Amino acid sequence: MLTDTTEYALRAMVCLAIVEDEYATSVTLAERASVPAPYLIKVLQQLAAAGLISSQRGLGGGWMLALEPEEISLLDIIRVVQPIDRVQECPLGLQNHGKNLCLLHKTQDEAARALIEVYGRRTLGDVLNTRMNKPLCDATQTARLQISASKAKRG
Amino acid sequence: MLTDTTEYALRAMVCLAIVEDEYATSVTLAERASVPAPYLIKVLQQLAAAGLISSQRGLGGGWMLALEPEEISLLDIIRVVQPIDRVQECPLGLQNHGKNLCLLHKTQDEAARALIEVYGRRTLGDVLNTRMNKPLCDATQTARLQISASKAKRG
DNA sequence: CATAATACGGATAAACTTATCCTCTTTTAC
DNA sequence: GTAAAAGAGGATAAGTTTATCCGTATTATG
Repeated sequence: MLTDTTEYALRAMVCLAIVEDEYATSVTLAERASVPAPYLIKVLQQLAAAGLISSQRGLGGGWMLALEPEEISLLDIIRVVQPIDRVQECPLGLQNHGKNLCLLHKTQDEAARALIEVYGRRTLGDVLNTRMNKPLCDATQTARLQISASKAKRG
Repeated sequence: MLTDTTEYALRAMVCLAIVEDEYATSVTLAERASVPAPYLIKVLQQLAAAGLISSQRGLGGGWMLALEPEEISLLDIIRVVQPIDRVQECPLGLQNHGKNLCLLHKTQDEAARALIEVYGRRTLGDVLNTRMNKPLCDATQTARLQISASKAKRG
């Protein structure tokens, strides 16, 4: 149900969350997230325009999260490239329907609400701070991340 | 989140459920469902191939539900033109992920499950047999349908 | 200051979805 | 048996999303 572009955005954001406080170039991100580099740039620009990430030009520049991973829900990311609209009034503009939705439209609204619920309650922090596999990382990387995460907690 | 084609399929099926046991032509359906006629035919053919409706060629022919409205869930219709896939194993084919999904993919699976739940539990019968507005019908038609529905119940 | 690395922005191309058109076959009505 | 109504199927067109390319602006480094 998510478009290619949405998938790309999610993966790129995960990559940025993994390296958190340093700039990553679009080429690096493209490799790690398995996204065509020239296209990823356009997606990153949308994410930047939405305020989720910041960019830095020039040597040593790149892209970085603008917020803590815990402050960015998957829904925040999805919404940038693929709006999930509640259905609050008749999209067909039917006379006498208005805000008294028929059950077909009400069901579509329930579906939208469910998606918002599921994606809204999970943050980038959640998907990394778990004992589960880490997105986009093979087992070695997952282990490495776990160690550095526990170091961070102790430190 | 539903594609144009899916919307068309849902609306056409609702129209067919309203007139239930008679053939409706593609042109009639196209008008009532506000769908481009030449395209609707292609969608109807997919629905027919999936066994949800039957077609009859020649004068007096057209399209008709192949099952009772109560036997057709919205999910049945959606699935024909827009598969909703559960995410049961790593779609990126990451080594060591397999069926141990990362939380990003697990969340996507939860979303798919939620959609299947919402659309799966509601049938064409449900969306018509309610005191709510009827899909695609203005108030007059809704009232008319309510009368014929109560007649049907009594009869 | 020169150079190389990097994002920015606009133009273009490729792929896919949506929409249309045309011809053929089937079927009913008279 | 003929004519008209209807679906079937294939080819084509239009529109949208996805992807690429190229020149420009910006910045760290030596």
